Amino acid sequence: MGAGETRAQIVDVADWLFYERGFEATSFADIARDVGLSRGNFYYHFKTKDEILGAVIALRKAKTKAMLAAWEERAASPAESIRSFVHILLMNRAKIMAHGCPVGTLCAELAKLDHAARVEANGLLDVFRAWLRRQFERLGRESDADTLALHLLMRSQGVATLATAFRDEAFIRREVADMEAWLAAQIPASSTLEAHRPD
Amino acid sequence: MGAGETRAQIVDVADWLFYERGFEATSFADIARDVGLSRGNFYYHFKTKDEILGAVIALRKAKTKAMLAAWEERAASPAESIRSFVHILLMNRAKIMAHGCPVGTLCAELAKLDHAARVEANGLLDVFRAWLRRQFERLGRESDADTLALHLLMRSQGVATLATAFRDEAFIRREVADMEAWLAAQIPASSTLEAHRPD
DNA sequence: GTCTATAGACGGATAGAC
DNA sequence: GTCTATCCGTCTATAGAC
Repeated sequence: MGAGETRAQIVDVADWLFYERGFEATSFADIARDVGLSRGNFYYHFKTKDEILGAVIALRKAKTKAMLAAWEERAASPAESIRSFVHILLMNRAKIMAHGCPVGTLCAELAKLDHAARVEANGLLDVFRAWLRRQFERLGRESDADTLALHLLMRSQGVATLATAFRDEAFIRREVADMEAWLAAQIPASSTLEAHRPD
Repeated sequence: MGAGETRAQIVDVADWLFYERGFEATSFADIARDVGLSRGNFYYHFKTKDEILGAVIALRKAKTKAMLAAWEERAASPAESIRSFVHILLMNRAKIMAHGCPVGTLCAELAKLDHAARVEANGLLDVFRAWLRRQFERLGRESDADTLALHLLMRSQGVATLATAFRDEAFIRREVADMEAWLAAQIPASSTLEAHRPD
């Protein structure tokens, strides 16, 4: 097996374990075991745990950007794009109820640890923020697009946190519906037709 | 110094360290050092780390209940009680931007670790939930008081998470104002006078 | 024979528990 | 203070490919 493949496999496993148990609680040995590698071999690919963390964040960032781009392309309107974002809460509800939001929980943990990669992890949130801002701009809310983006991000983080604690699926559905109603109220009257007009 | 005092001191220090760095990242030695105790002495008071965690959660629960009771007593109306809750985000903004919400981050961490004390920590959230539900009931929203309570809890958790990541005080102020506007819209027309009527 | 990917032993440090 | 386990990280050795 090529080194690139092994490396990718390590990052994949680490990505999952960092999400499932957290960064600090995941040891080198845990990752190596799940990949099926000896610890010695492990250090051939990654010298430090922080290096893996960097690779995991980069992977998540790339995946997120691809996902958001696909949503934007598929959606018939910016409002529908945003609705795709809101619906992650439903699509991933099982994982979220078990381990929270992968982005939010990582940012929170690294903030507490005062870890150097804190900034990089926040960059992940920025990817969502910038994308949402763009959707609101296309919706005709140029003046407060960033505020609306942060508000929606805030809600999704809040729902994820409570969903993990209470494991209440009805709560998630209710809040998702509420976010959709909120979103509908944000669409300017003048841009209702714009939804069907190509950019 | 009595054993009770020392014990209380240990719990106080652990409370802070668990908040500042997280439960897992805090070691026995960290707590002992900050209290000014040898590790041998330490085991006289607490046998395991989980035992300290239990005491910390119990302490937080007691403090929270006292705080909420004081708010309720001081407030001229249930709406004002709820406003006190919303304002924790402003009062504690510096700590929140540094370490997040003490309750939310603990619940998230224990959920990831699949820790036995997870249930106890969630009980802390339940204290807020039950108190908020009661305020909404007094406000005349008996039928959906719990839904409203969860919604407000959700928002405060979301704001705390993003505040930690972005360290943006203007964002906090904006969202607090938004929560106040939301709260005002929840007051039934029939109960506007009730605000000044004693129970 | 050299390069690559692997394995496994070894080190100091520190964890929680007694 | 001591015990054991486990942490991260470094070390050397080895197997096969080219």
